[in-house]
Amino acid sequence: MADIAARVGISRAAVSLVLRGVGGTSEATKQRVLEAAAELGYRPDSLAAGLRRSRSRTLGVLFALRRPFEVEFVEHLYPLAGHLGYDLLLGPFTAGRRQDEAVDELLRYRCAGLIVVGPDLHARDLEPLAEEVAVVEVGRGVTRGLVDVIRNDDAVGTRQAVDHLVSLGHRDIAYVDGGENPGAQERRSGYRAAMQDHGLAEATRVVPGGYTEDEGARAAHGLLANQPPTAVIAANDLCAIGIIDIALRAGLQVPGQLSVVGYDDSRFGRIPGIDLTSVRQDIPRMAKQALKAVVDRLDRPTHKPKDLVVRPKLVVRSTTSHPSR
Amino acid sequence: MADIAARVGISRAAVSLVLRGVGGTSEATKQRVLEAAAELGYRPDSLAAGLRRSRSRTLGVLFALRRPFEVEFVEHLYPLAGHLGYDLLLGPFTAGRRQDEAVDELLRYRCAGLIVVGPDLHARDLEPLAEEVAVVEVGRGVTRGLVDVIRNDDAVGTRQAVDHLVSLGHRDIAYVDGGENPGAQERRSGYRAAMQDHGLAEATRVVPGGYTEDEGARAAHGLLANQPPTAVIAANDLCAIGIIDIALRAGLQVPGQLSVVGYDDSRFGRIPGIDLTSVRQDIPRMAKQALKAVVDRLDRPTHKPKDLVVRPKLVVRSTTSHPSR
DNA sequence: TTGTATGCGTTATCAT
DNA sequence: ATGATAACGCATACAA
Repeated sequence: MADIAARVGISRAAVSLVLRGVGGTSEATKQRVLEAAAELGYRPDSLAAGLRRSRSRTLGVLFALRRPFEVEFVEHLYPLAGHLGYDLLLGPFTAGRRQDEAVDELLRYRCAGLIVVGPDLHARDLEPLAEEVAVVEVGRGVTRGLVDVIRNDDAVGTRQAVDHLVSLGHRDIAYVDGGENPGAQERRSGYRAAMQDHGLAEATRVVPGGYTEDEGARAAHGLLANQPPTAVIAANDLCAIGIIDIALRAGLQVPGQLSVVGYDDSRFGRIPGIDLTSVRQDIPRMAKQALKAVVDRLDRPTHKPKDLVVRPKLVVRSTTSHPSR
Repeated sequence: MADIAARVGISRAAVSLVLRGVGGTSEATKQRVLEAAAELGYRPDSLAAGLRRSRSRTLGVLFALRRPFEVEFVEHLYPLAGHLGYDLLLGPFTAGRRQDEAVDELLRYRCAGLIVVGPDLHARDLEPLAEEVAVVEVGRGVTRGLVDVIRNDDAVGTRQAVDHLVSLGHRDIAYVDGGENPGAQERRSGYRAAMQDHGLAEATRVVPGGYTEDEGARAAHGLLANQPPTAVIAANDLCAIGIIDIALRAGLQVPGQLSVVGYDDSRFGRIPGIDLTSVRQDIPRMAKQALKAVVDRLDRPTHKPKDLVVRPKLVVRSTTSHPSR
C-alpha cells in the first residue's frame, strides 16, 4: 500500500480510503490509485487489516467434514457471507483433529463470530466462548448463555415421515436411531410421539444406529433378521442408504417389501439409483438466518439470544410405497 | 501479552520467548509466565504473529468440498501440518464460490504455501502464483514453472483394474470416463493401453461419464441398454456407485452379471452393502509428501520442482468376480 | 538471562 | 477533501 501511495504521490491513508471504497476522496485520485494498484499487483493484507480493527471481518465455522448436511450448509454459507463482507474461516473436525483444537485455532485467528454447525460440543463448552465472540449454534437447541440457536424442527420431520407412511397403509414402522448425534434425540422422540398419536404405540421399535452408512447397515442386519417391519425411518440419509443396501442384498425389494425414509435430503439420497424419500431441512433459509444471527449479535453483544425453529418438509421419492401385505 | 508482562513484572519480549518455547529464559520466570498466561486466559494472536514475521506459518489448501478423495486428503493433512507447526487455511470451492475467489482469499491471508488438491485450475493460472508462494499440486502432473507435483500413477491404477478383470476371465471390459476431472485423462489412457496389451483392443469401449454418482448412473443407462459388457471400470468410486445402482435396478446381479471396479477406495465404496473393488491411492503418503514439498520449497524457493509419482494399489472386494458366461 | 526499540501493513483519529 | 500520525499484538535484532 505504501508503494501505491509513493507512486501516486499521496498519503497511505488516502490510498486506504480509496481501496476500502469509503468516501472522502476525489474522483481523480481514486482513479489514479486504482490504476496504480492494478499495475503493482496489489493484494490487500487481511492479516494486517484484521489486526488493526480488532474486530475482524472473519467468521469461524465449526463443522464435521464427513457429514453431508453440514458440508452442504457450509456451501450455502459462502455466497451469503461474501455478500455481507465477511470471510469464512473453516474449522473442520475430523478423525485426526479434535474439536477443541479446531475451536482454539479459530479463536487464535480472532474470528468475530463462530457458527457451530455440528454442535457435538456440549453447551457447557460453548457457553464460555459466547462471552468472547458471537456464537450461533445450528442444529441442537440448547439455548443457554448468549448463544443464538437456529434449528430444524427435527421432531416435526420424523412426524411427517410417520404420517406419510401411515397414510400409505403402514403400521409396522421401525426407527433406526442416530445415537448422540446432533438432532438425533428430537428425531427419535418425534417418531415416538407420532406413532403414539396414530395408535401405534405397540408397533414402536427403535433400533440403535448412527449417522453413517456403516451404522445403518449394521442396524439393518438386526432389523431384518426376524420379523422385518414394512417400513423403516432412518436417522439420516447415509443411515438410510446403509439400510437399503443391506435390504437389497438380502433380496428384499425397496419399496415393494420395505419402505425407507431418510433425513436431510442430502445429495446422496438424490442419486438416481437411490432416489430416497427424505425429510428436507431448509438449508438456504437456515444458513441465511445463522449469518443474520451472528451479525446481529456483533452489533448488540448482550441482546437476548434468539431461538429460531425452521420447519422441515418431507420430499417423497421412490423408496416409499404401499406395504405389500 | 502485555498483560502477562505487567503481571509478572518483566518485558513483553521475555514473555514472547517463553510462549514460543525458544530458550533464553530462566526456569523460574518461565513458570511464572505460564501461570499468569493460564490465569489471564491468554490466547496467542495468529494475525499479529503472522504479520510480524512476514512469512506466516499458514498453508492454504484448495480443494473441492464435494469430492471424497480431496476431502479425505485434507483430513490427512491436518495432523501432519499440526506436527510441523503449520496452520491450515481451507479454500474450498463449491457451487457458490469460484476457484479464483478461493485463491484470492488464501493469498490475502498471506499463506506461506498453497496445496492445490483439486487442480481444476489450469497450469497457466497456477504458474504465476508459484512466484509469490510455494505451490504444490496434488493429482495432475503438469510440471511447469516452480510448481511441485505429487500425484498418483493413475494410468497404473486403471491398468491394475484391467489386469485383475482379465485374470478373472473378463474380455468385454468397458470404461466409464471421468471427462475433464483431475486424473481422468491418465486413467483413461491407462485403460486403453492395458486393453491393448491384453490383445483386447477390439473390446475397448469408453463411455462419457464423470466423477459423480449422477454421471455414473447416466452412463450406465446407455451402457446397459444394448450389449452390456461383463465388467466395467469407473473413473472413480462415486461414478461406480451410480453404475451399480442402475445395474441393480435393472435386475442385473453385481458381480454375477456385471463386475464393477471403482477408483479412490473412498469411504462410500467401503459401505458394507457396496463393498466396492477399487483402486486405492496412497493418501497418507501423498499427504505427507505434499507437505514436505511445500516446506522444502519454503526453505529453498528456487529449487528444482519435484514430480513425485506414487503407486496405487488395487483393493479387491466383492463387486468383481468371474464372468457368468 | 533479560530488556529496549523498531517494524510488519493496515485502519482510525485527529488536524489541516 | 486530504494528510500526518498513532496504534493494533507480536517477533526480532541488539544492547544491557
